[in-house]
Amino acid sequence: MKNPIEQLNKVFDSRVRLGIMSAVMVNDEVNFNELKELIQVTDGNLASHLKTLEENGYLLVKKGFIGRKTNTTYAITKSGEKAFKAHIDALEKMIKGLH
Amino acid sequence: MKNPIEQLNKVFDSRVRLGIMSAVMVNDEVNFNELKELIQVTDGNLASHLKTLEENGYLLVKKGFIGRKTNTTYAITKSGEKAFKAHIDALEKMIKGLH
DNA sequence: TAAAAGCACTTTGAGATTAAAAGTAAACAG
DNA sequence: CTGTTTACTTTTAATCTCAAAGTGCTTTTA
Repeated sequence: MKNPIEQLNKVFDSRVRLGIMSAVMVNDEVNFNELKELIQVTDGNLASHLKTLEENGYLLVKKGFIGRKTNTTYAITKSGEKAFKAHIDALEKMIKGLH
Repeated sequence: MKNPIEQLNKVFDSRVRLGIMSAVMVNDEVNFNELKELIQVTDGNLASHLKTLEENGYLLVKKGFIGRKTNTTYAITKSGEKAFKAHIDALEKMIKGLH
């Protein structure tokens, strides 16, 4: 049996990124402000985590408008979903080992 | 209901530290090599994570000998146990929200 | 209607964190 | 003895995180 710790994804170590991912897992689309509200981080901080996730191909960014206001939404990609599920599985295995 | 993400402990974000903690949760004492074997990190990396955990009061370090060889063992403290359990609870809550 | 304020991010740069390389001291091997 | 290994520790380099400042609109206000 291999160690579940090795299966944990480094990208998801960060609380902020974990929060973003769980938000996009349960919602088709989330926008910047919803995420900011949910996770309680500064703009810059949130943006940089979003960028990392995007660069890893886990997040799809759609820049649009609501009326005349810009509105950027974030959605999970197939690969993001796969990676995140694997991470959660590893987490669950690890936790189970503790009870 | 407040966001479980806020309840996650920053100290336990790191995979390495998560691994160390889960090892000391289930074993009374673990030594450096066992941890190194388990987590697959370099010595220096492991040592620095152990130090962080020790500095946070989550780990108790006992320097001893096996025969003539030095043997340093690590054990979880009461406070480490409490903190780690809280972290796991938050993790579980977050995961549950996803299913 | 020009200036000020707000919004939704992005960029920047400093500080913190992580990781690996190098170092050290004791023990063991030949 | 001399060289090598073991078990860490220290140092240094790389990476990451975060918040402050900046950008390009849009909206408000005087």
